[in-house]
Amino acid sequence: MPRPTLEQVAQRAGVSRATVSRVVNDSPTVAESIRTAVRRAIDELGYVPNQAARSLVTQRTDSYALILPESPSRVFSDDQFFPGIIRGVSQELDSADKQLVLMVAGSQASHDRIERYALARHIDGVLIASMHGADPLPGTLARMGIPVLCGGRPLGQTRVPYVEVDNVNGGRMAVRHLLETGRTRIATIAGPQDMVAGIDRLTGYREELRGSDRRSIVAVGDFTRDSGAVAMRQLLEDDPDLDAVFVASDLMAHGALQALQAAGRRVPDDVAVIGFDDIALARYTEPPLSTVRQPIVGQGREMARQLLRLAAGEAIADSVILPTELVIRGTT
Amino acid sequence: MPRPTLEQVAQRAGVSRATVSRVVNDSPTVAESIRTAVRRAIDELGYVPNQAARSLVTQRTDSYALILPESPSRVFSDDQFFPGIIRGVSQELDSADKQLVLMVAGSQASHDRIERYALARHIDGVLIASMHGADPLPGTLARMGIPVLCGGRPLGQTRVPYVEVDNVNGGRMAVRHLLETGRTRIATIAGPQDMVAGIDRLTGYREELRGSDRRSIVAVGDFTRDSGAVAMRQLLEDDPDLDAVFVASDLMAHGALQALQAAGRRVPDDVAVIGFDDIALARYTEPPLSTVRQPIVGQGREMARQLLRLAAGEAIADSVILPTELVIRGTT
DNA sequence: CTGAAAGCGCTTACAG
DNA sequence: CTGAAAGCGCTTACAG
Repeated sequence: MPRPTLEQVAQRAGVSRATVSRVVNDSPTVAESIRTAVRRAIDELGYVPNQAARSLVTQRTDSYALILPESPSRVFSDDQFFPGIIRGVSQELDSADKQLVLMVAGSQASHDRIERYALARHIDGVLIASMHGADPLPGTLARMGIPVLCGGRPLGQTRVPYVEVDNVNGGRMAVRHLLETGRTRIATIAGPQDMVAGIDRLTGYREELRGSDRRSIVAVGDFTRDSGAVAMRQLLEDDPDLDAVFVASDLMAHGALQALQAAGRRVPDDVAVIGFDDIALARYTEPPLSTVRQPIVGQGREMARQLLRLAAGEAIADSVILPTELVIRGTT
Repeated sequence: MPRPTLEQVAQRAGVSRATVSRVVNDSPTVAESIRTAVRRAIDELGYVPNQAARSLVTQRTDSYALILPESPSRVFSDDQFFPGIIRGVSQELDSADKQLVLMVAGSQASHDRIERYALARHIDGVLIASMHGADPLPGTLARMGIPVLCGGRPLGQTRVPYVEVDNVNGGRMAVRHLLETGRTRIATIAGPQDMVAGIDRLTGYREELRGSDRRSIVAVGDFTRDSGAVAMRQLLEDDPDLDAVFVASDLMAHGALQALQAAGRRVPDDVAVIGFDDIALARYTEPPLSTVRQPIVGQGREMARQLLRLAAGEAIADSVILPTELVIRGTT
């Protein structure tokens, strides 16, 4: 049973294909009576436009890519950052009736494949989040005239609009709270230093500490739980008397928490812990994790909103910064 | 800068469009020298085929849908089942150079929209997982001639091929182990009874218990952590002396674990717990969770493999059942 | 407000 | 082995 075409709808309604096309695309210049007749024919036949044929002439595909330059095992792990971003993006795209194309690019090969795909104009616009280093991709695509928007400030001199979360202030709030509650040896487990979230949260830690007379004690992880545990053990070795740690992600904080307890430290009595993210897990650690909440789903939504505006030819802000918020639970 | 077309490649290589098309599609009937010349022209121009134009004539899109009839907040939550399936499916599709279209259909409206989308032949085949009740969707699509494959045995009389995990035996193994280690009052927290995974795991529990002289003690959750905690409290009220519980998902088991501890029960001394899934979290609960491992990513991969065969016109098995495995950790 | 016609960029019998 | 030509199903100036 082949699907009905515009042609068949036109015949049934007794009009031309052009008129059916106008009705389908909500053109205002169609007489009401004809519009009704065409609508009925569409319903009776169960007509749905062929997207390929439409794309061929409009040069648009009505689909947008979300590129995550990470390995699939990372994106589809228990790190709640990725599903949060995906969810926010797909919410906005759905309600604009646009298709989301998710591209996970762990290797250089897949990275290249995605660039070719985008350049081939299979998509109307591109969102890139979780970038590492000074990724040339956003700049390359933007220069070819493809609407591009980044999740997180791009490193390097790329000038592409972005939606960011206030990482620096998040770090500052966490450290300030630790200082105010009398902690004196405040360490940090930073995120990867090739990612802006890793860099900026460490900056916030450093800036806030600089105002006090405390020295900084730093270890670096890669946002995974295991790396948090490893870093925590290292910090305890570096300074067995530390009494607080600001951890740049909740998953790393979970690892750190377990490393602390394995080392016989009581939390929060001996050591206070503050994470970053406020994923669901934070409410279920033992004790529940104090953390800096960032609006992950909200960032995804805002990214999609801005990109849709950009693709529609509207002027948008160079950057949107979403606020972070300190959430106090049981580890401080 | 408009993208180059077949026409331009043909001109540059001094051949017809048909010949370029043959080279692009690896037709064997092209002279080697011409093939080389065309390849060079393609490289020089950076030619990439226009997928819309190609689809229009081939009537294929080279993309496949994965339909998850769940709300987005469920799919993109910390339930590791969904990312696992997505990851497996996208691995196989990627390596076959097919595009994955992810469709999350929480509401009836989105469910209908997806049906229309599929019927409009925007995709070459459909995968459906996490079905509730006797969903008519697989049958409807299959009857229209669209290749369909289900993740999990479809309920009702739908006859569509599926890839399933051995839920019944998983439940049996868990209960058998509890019996063998001397537990006498073995309860279960079942999954939702409109889903085959919920039904079959409960069946396994019942079947294994039937062989003993123990009676069954049942509560039902919906696979979320909170529902596990609620069900556990209810079970403790029903039978304060229970000494073991088989929980139909790890996330529910996590909730149950916390409810048990909040009620002053020691695990595993007072009460043994076995979950189902073996998600990453299982290694990080306190104590680490004994569980029935199901190959989630493997199920996704197998689903995609079977669907690709089906879409290629090959004959495939009515069903593939993947084995489950008992993993003993600290809660038994 | 409506229709005839051109054209989007490909693939694929059909000849040769 | 290669090319001329038809056609996939739409949209959109252009006339009227």
